[in-house]
Amino acid sequence: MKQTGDLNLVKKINKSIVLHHIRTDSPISRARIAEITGLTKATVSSLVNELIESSLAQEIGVGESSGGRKPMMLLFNGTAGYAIGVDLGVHDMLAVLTDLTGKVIRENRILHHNGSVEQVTQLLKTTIRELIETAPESVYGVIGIGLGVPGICDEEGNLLFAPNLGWENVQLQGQLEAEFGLPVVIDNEANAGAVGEKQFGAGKDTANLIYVSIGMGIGAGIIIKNELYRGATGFAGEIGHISIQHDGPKCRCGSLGCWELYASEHALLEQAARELGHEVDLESLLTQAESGDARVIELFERLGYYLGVGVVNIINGYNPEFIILGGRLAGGEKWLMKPLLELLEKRSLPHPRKQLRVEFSQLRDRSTVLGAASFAVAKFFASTTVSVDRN
Amino acid sequence: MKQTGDLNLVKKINKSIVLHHIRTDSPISRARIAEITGLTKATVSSLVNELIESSLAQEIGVGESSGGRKPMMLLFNGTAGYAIGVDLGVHDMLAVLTDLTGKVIRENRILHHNGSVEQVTQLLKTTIRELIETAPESVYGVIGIGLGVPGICDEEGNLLFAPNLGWENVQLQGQLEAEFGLPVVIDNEANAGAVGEKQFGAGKDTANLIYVSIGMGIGAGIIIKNELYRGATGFAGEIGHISIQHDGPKCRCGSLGCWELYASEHALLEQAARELGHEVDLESLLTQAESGDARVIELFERLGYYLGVGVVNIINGYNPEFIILGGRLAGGEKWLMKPLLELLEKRSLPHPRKQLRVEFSQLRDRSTVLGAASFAVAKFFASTTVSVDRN
DNA sequence: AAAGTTTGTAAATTCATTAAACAAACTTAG
DNA sequence: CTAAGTTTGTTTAATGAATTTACAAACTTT
Repeated sequence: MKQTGDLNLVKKINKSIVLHHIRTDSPISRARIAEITGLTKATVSSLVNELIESSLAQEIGVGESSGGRKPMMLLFNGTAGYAIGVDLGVHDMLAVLTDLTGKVIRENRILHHNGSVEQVTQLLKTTIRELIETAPESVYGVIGIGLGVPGICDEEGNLLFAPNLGWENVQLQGQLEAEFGLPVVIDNEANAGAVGEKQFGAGKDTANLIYVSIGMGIGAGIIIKNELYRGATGFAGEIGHISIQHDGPKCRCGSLGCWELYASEHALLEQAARELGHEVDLESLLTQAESGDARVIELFERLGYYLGVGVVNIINGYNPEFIILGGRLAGGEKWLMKPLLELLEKRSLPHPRKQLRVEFSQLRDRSTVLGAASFAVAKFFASTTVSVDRN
Repeated sequence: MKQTGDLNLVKKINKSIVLHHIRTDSPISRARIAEITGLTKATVSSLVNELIESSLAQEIGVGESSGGRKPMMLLFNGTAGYAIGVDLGVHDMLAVLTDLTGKVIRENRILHHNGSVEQVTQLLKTTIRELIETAPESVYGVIGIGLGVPGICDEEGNLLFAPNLGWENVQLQGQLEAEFGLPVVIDNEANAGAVGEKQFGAGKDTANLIYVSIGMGIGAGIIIKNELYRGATGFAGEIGHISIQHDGPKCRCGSLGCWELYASEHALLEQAARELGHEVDLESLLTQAESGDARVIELFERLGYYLGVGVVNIINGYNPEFIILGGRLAGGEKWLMKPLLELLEKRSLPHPRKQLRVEFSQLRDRSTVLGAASFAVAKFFASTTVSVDRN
């Protein structure tokens, strides 16, 4: 029951609008910002000068005149601070140090053997500390840590349940905040991936997108009106457990015929083992398909079919503008895409499909880690300026 | 790129907050509003007096003292204006005149024979005109018309596609606005139903709920953070076309094994015809079940199972706090509920289920019409005060 | 009856935006 | 090359909504 209106709120809103334009439309002049936003030149000038004061914006010299005095061009100062992003996987972690624009300054990939919670968090802390120490000197220093994890989180940053890690109820955010004295944001890897794609990938201009992470299981990050949708208890996007066969085989979630029993990496490997007669891993399947092994290619194609079945469900249930397929299985794009698109053509309602794009991720295994870092940046800006929805 | 902050915005926000408390927590004093909202007594006083000025609030006399001067209690003036709500069905329409609190003043139910678009809209206009003419004298008169329709609408109020009516691309909003010179809001019947349940039904205290309308087909209205979610093109909530059997029978939407092929009224009647050997309608099935006909009861129970299958999908995909089952089939609650709950118990993930309620609608066939009327009221208030999310 | 509470209004202050005016810097037409 | 017109960004005064402080009225409690 908070958030009443006062002059403070007005200023925060406008400052955030101005900063937004400096971040996305730069180089840009004060006059142009005033024109775009509808704010007066005086207001923009005053806010810009405060942003320069606080090192978030900088003047980079005059630009081209359009028939009058030359404008002073403004740039967002991405190096005023740095953020840490981590994608905590089941067998490895990918950690990055980025500047405030999301540019990767340094990257560390470390394997782990999925030991105890203590072992893994210890490794996590070491990795983060290393990156913090390599951060260049800057006005704000390292401003926060973002973490994408393969499990369910509540809005307080507790990791409630991560079946593939074997973790339950780990207060990761609190631990890391205590350790580093920095703001920490933790969220599901699919949510982080969705934000990564929205900020840095193919989803830049899309307000409603769904990122489907196809790994051992299937998860989804849902962005609605430029905002992550988490459901009532942080549990939304358990799309892998939408049943595509109500009397199908039993899933560990209790339900029958869940999508991820048919369309995940786990499903692929199981099927491959059965048909090829021996255990295989994803990498070797990809190699075999690449070398033209018809049996393996057929495995991928069948998976593409099942992917399509679930994607049709997503379309009918959420009607996104853009579906981005990511995760480890995205490497099979070459063989997955055709059967998937064929099925969409046949089975999805014409109206929602018209305005829909379906693509595999271009960021590959970086969607999550970049999204995680951008969580930290977003939290930093939210603490100084109120974030307001814009396009 | 609009919506910058200025004094006007501040006032609209605060006025809307004050009005909100007068609407929901009445009777309430100025001092109490100040206490709850954090606004100063002076500000509240000034805003309340403006609301009284514009007839939206009124003083109803002093209340109980709590150790000092007695407070002047305030009430929302629900009779400052009236709204029209219409639930346009496939074979009938239900139209109501409500006051600004949503209280039904008059109600008309009219059968139609699903004739041409012109015939039905003509009937619609006659019905609405009749209600407008019976509206009591008031400060603002009839402030708008809300309409729930069995089809897909875009955000401009065009009815894009209504398969069961056989309508396509009807500019209903424009037509009605021209006819009556009043603001008109048009939306899907399930969306209207969701809002109806949220405002007047069991969903009053719930920010995230899904209303599932089980009629000839199955539709859903999705409320996220107190706001209707429409998807990218107004097409969200086509939950009836989520496939529960990827290799099942073909649906008219192009896909195979859609939920509504198993769990809709249409599915029930078809199955009944097959098993009983003759055509029946829903009413007679309900009567037969009531009189203990085991074969019919078994039909309902099987439907309950299929309902459950889809509800599990909804839980895993959206994680709502509350699922309300409505529409014509809600009349079968008695036989549907048990198998449905049994299936939920067995098949849904424990974590999201813990915080979940699943119930049949108490508003019965009035969810949609009440929601439609409240669309009109909401639009009216949005034009005078900015609407802000509150609980 | 005196003291303390609560309610609601009034007056003075604060502060971010707007509107209007303006100086500086530049382009272009003749 | 000059005069006129444009564009940029700052300065100054005005606006108006909220806050702070003060206060009177109405009431309860001791």
